[in-house]
Amino acid sequence: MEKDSKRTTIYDLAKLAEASPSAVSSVLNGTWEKRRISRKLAERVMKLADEQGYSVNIQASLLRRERSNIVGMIVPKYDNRYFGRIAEQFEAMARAKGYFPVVTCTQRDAKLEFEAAKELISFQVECLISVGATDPDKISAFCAASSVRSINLDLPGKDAPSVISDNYSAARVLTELILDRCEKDLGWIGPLRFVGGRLADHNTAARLEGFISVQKERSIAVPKSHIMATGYSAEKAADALAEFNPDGPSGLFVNSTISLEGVVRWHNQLSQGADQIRYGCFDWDPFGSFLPGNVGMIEQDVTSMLAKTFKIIANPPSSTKPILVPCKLRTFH
Amino acid sequence: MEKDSKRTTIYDLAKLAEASPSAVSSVLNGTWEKRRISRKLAERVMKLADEQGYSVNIQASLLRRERSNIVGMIVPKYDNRYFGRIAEQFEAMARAKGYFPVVTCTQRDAKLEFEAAKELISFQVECLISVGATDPDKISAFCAASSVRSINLDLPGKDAPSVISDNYSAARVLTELILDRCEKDLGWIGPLRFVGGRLADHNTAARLEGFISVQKERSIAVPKSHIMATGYSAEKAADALAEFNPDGPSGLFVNSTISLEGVVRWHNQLSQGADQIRYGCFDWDPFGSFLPGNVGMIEQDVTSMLAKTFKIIANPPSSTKPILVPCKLRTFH
DNA sequence: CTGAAAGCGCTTACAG
DNA sequence: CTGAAAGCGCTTACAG
Repeated sequence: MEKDSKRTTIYDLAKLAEASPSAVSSVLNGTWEKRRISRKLAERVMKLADEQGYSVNIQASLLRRERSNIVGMIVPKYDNRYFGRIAEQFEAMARAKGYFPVVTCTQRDAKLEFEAAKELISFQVECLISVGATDPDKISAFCAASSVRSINLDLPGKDAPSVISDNYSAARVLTELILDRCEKDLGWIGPLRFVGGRLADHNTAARLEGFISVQKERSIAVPKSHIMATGYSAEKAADALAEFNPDGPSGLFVNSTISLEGVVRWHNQLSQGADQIRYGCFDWDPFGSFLPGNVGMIEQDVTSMLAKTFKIIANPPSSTKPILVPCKLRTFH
Repeated sequence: MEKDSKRTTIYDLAKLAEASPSAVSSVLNGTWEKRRISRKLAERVMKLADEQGYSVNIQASLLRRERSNIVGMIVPKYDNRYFGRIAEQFEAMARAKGYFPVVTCTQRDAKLEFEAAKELISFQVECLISVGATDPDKISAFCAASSVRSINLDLPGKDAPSVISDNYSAARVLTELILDRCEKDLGWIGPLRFVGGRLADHNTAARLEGFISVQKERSIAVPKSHIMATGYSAEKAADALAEFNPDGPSGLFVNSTISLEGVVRWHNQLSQGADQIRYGCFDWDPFGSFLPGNVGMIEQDVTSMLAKTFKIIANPPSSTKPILVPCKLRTFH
């Protein structure tokens, strides 16, 4: 039934069907009715293709075609509920709209991000979505040079349309919740600590601004030492907290569930006082709610962010002013 | 500097560099030293490529080449720590070994799985890894017809090499832990309930076998009604538990963190008796440990599973007998 | 209703 | 040290 070592091509099929390669191609790519090819031939070809396990060579097909229909995405991680959801929903929505999604994961490594972007452009993506990229403008510039459209998601860039969460507002809401719960549960009014993220990135800056402004309004001064934005990794968050042995009430604003994993490790090895801590986390994880003392989490609205992204793909805006998407607060207990 | 609408090709570069397209191609794909092209020309070409934002057209390149170096993977979900880790580590390991990884996510939908497999074959993958596929043998058969190698990961198939966890042994260990803790904490000896998964799939069957056998050894009979393997989804797990209102001690073996999310919802709406429940979960999530009553989780050894997978890619085995990888038990409290 | 032919952008023997 | 030429597997105007 099958060829041994080489893949079946339209020429093989043409020979078997006693038709021309053109006709076979047309049957297989669905244009046969337009070309007025007889149903009989079409059915013969499709049956043969099935029997031979034929599948089109996308390489050859794309090379000849005008459009690739491929949309690419680079994402820092899959092993994270927020980014995992983005990648998963992106693929589903892309397929539903007739695009072919290709996603790749770049470990929050600037060099790998750029390499992956280049690779996706080599794959002839029509549009490249950079999610949480450390240097989105470098990627946008390269895309522009190859006349590939680019869009930033999660972290904004100056040189391409961006869709991001309203980090400032959500950080304010979360900060207020933590403060309120510290006061109510512990009779303590702050200042809170801020753990995780990178000061240099837009989201951390916006969240920090919300974090500080709410406390300022309540006349709480936040000392420099309380800002521990040492990076997006469990290790770094745990390290930043290592010397902190609370001897009284405290409250932590945790920037991302990635950092929360480090916070959890730190929390678990505390010999005492763990019940005097209140946490809030910017990012949602369905199991995060069970961390003792966790009073709420910010859930970014992935579905709506992606909907806006696809709107931009279909209909490029003239401005690159970031589109802000509201977040949801999830509270516990 | 850049072309407006069309992408730069080696012909554009050749014109600019006043060299032949062959020479440009050779410079760009790294074979120029072998071809004894002058360093001067090589440097001129590379500089131009840089200036023009050139990137090779992979489609054209692959069409001409003998090997694609692409390895494909289909995975049920990204938004899950186990599968997210598999996808993420697969990409990293593939890159490290000089392959080009393409991963796509198929929502545990048999039809989409097959479509995605076909798509990846169209992309000329050299090898396709089916992770947790519902019908791996159908995929293997199609791969074979296209002379593409296939490997099953997580769930085994008959027609291709498979790398899976030692589900039976790990389920025994987890069952023993839950039973021990029920007895110690609650003075209660079972029988336990089994929630989540699909009776038809190999992993659920193996885990259930371990679950039953341990209890049998302790002379505990498990009633049919205690086996609630209604699928891999939070909703289905929550639904299966809906009519269960424990009025005394109970213990649950939760099959997958996906099901655990449904268990958590159910747990949260219990009006009473929640502290009389002990849980164990087959699958690891760093935040799962905080579910009250969760006594332990099974962590599948993703790194070692993937290492074995890449060994198979490099060196195809003659037998398709599944390779079992031991799991780790993580205990809490 | 159908086929011959050109060409997508590369790579690589082959021939200097 | 370098170029002309063939060809990878398709698609699509063009010409019957």
